[in-house]
Parts: sequence; C-alpha cells; structure tokens
Amino acid sequence: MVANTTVEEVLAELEQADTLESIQDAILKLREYFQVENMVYHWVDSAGEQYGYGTYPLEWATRYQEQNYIRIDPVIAGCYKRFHPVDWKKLDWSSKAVRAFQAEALEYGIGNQGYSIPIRGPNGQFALFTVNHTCDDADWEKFTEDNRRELILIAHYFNQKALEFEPNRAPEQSQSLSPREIDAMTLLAIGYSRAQVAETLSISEHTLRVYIESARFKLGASNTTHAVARALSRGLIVV
Amino acid sequence: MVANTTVEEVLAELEQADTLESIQDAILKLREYFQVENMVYHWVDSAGEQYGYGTYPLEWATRYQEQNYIRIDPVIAGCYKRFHPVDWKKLDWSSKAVRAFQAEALEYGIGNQGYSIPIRGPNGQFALFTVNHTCDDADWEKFTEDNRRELILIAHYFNQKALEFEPNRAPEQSQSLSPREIDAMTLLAIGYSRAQVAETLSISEHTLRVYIESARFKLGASNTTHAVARALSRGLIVV
DNA sequence: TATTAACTCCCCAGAAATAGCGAGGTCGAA
DNA sequence: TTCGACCTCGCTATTTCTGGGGAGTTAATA
Repeated sequence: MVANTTVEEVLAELEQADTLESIQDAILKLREYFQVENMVYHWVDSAGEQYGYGTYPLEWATRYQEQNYIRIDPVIAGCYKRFHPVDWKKLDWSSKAVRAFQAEALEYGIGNQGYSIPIRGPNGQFALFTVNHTCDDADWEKFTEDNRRELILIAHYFNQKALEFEPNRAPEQSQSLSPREIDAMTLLAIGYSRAQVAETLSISEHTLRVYIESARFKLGASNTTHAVARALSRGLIVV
Repeated sequence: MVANTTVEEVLAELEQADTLESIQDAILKLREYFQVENMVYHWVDSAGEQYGYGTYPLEWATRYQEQNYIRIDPVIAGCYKRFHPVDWKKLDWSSKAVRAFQAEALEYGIGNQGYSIPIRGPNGQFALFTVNHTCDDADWEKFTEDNRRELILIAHYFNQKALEFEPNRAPEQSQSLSPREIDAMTLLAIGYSRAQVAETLSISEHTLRVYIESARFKLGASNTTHAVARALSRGLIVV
C-alpha cells in the first residue's frame, strides 16, 4: 500500500485537530507514509502518568506498563540525557537486564531498529517520538539520514498537540518560585543542610524555613526532598 | 542582495562545524536567506551564563546584559512557559516596566515584529531562537506562517550544536544504582516518606535505610535530598 | 492609596532522618 | 569456590526537619 498523504498535509491536519484521537490518527497516516512498522509518541506527564499513542502491539504496551519497563528501557534513559535524536544502536545495551528486555521486545514483535527523538516542554515535560522497524543497519541508516528533519518536526508537532490537552495546566503551572525560594531549593539540591543554606544566604534558619515551606506549598510537595525533586524536574532550578 | 544559500545547506554546514563561531556564521547566512533584520540564538546555561549569537546591535546586547533585562523581558517569560513558537504580539506587554523596555528596544534599533522559538535540552537547559523584523502585522503573519517549520528546525539544529560545546558534560559517568535503590530514590522523589516507601516496597524501614544510604554513598550525596537531586539530574531516575 | 507579594525574624513540640554498630541470605562472575 | 554486589532485617542515640502559631518591613502594582 502506497502512501497517499504527505507529511505537510498530516501536520496541517494535526494542527487543527481537537481530540486526542487525532494523534493516533496522524500516527497511522505517517506510518504509512514512511513505510515503517511502528511509530509511537510516548509521554510522561508531570504527575507520572504515561500516555502512549502509536502502533506497538497492545500486549507489549501492557507488558511494558505492568513490568514498569520504563525504569530499565535504555531508550528512555538515553534520550533523557540527550537532546538530539538517538539511534537505538548507539544506546547502552550492555547490562543483562537490558538485554533481556530487548529480547522480550523482539518477541512481542518490536522491530530491531529504532530511532527516537526526545522532546521537552515547559515544567520539565518530557516526551519521546519513536520510529521502529525491522531491517539491516545500512538500510536503517539511510532511512534516518533521509528523514531525520521531517521526524524532528513531526515530534515537535505531536508534542505541541499533546500539550494542548494536558490536564493540569491552569492550576499550578504558573506557580513560579521567588528568588529566595529558588536560592533555597538550589542550595538544598546541591546537598547543603538547612543550617548551611541559612548561613550561605545570610539569613536565620527560621527565615529559611519559611522559604522552604512556601516553596513546598507552591510546588504541591509533601516534604523538602519532594519539593527539590519537583523544582528540578520542572526546570525551576538547575544544578 | 539575494540569498544564494539554502537552509538545507546551512544546516548541513552547521552540523559539521566544530567551533562556536560557526553558530554566528550560520546565523548571518540565514538572516540573508530569510531577509530579516535580526536573527538571534540566545542561551542560558546551567551556571546561569548567557550566550547570545546573532545580529542585535552590540549596544543593545550590552545594555540588555547590564540592566539584567532578562528579568523583565516578556519574550523570555512567555517562551519559558510555552512550547510552541511565539509571536511577540501575543505576549503580555501590559506592565509599565515592560513597555518601557519595549520602547527602549525600538530606540536601539530592534524591529517591531518578533517571533521566538523556545527550545529545551536535558537538565533544564533552555534556549531561544528569535527572528526580528520591522514590518506591518499582515506581512509578519505571512512570513511566520510560511517559515515556521523551517525556523523550528533551525532552532533545533542551533541548540544541538550549542549543547555540543557545553562544558559540564562528561564529569563522571558515575555508578549506576541497583534496582532497589532506584525504586527507593524514585519513590522519595515523588514525595513518599521513608515509612511510605518501605510499605510500598514491602520491606522494613531498616532495609530501606540501607538502600538510601548506599545510594547516597554511590552518588556522593550528603543527604537524601541531595541524593535524589543527583539521581534526577543524572537521569538515573525519572519522575 | 490600598493591596499584594516578597523578605525577614521568633517559639515550640512532635515527627522524621541520620550515624554508628550488627547479622544473614542469594546470585552471578572470576 | 571465592568474591563482590545485592537484598533483607535489627538496635540506639542524636540531629534535623516539619507543622502549628505570630509579626513587622519593604517594593511594586492595581
């Protein structure tokens, strides 16, 4: 079956779309266009919920979820650290658990070649757009060479659409931290104790506590560690 | 003067480049191609250092830096919250300080129209790619409509190149955490207390403590908060 | 001008985390 | 087989953090 839709058209459609299903729709069309076995847009929101749209076999998606494979999946780990698109071959498959995971994926019908594009949005949002196929290395290299730019764009458009539907946008997203709160969170994140932070900032420990508490409140965090983790993953502080 | 270079060619060149100056080079070529007054790639690294490449008048860049305008610049504020490219007209220019800033920018020779694309990398890295021009609203809308996709791609390529030059890349690949340690760190990062983590993992709190301590040791962290922060920013855990 | 938000300081009691010691089991690799 | 790395459980004492209060100052904004 030969594709009868161009990328341009799909992106234009996607831009107008107003349901989450449209993402799935677009993926199917694009898969046909690029003639690959699998194409997936995968997104973990700020609450830790996973959303996947694409063509992986349902059994594999379920298995992946159940086994919490996101923890060991080298695609996730690798893309999280990088900015540019990643060929699966370049990832670290050395650990035994990872190889077992890989073998299982193949059994479930996942292709041996993969190319994943990390995308990041505001507040530490992170998503992945992946194409997957079965072929030899040379063919795959040609494919990724030829289509990288379009795939990057597609990833961008998917993420844009997904963000439009993000549930928890309005409530706490705009809660930014005050300068002192940022100072406090940053110093805590690099290992200072309360006493050290207070001394570094030349304020009393009592005052510091007020900042930590208000930061905790703003971030909806249940304790200091949680607050620092959220501040980090929302990109409010950097260490 | 008519452009004699295509975007494709510039991106290919940029990809091969191995100096930071190549960014400036590429910007000049692209400005010519798109026939706009200004084009800027602006980046704040993890240490808070600002890097700007582009065609803004030196006086304005200096002034901007000196006055710490990054604090009030609505382009920064607006793009930081958004994922998609932003037309400057859509930003919030209501505050008095902001309008004064805008007026000053115009005096320094900045065009009245602008279009900025936010880009984010690992560890909260954030950059902006901006095109700026003087023209009326209708022309500008047509320009951004026509070129948005290419501009997004260009932004992506600039950031990719810039990240290659980022200093703090390879400090230490550091020890990896054991599965249980990852569990513990992850649950702590999402706000569980020790007792809750122990219960969730169905182990005693004493055992949990051993994991936390060994993770702390492996990560060279001085307390739990520090350990979680390090695990997060090294991509060992994802929340 | 009135309001809001940020910054600073203070007390206390109870809850939680840390530091130091210990023990024993499994499993894979050298 | 031995070694290391991982998982599991225990104790005690000390330090640190958290969750309630309250109060006064600036600076900016509506």
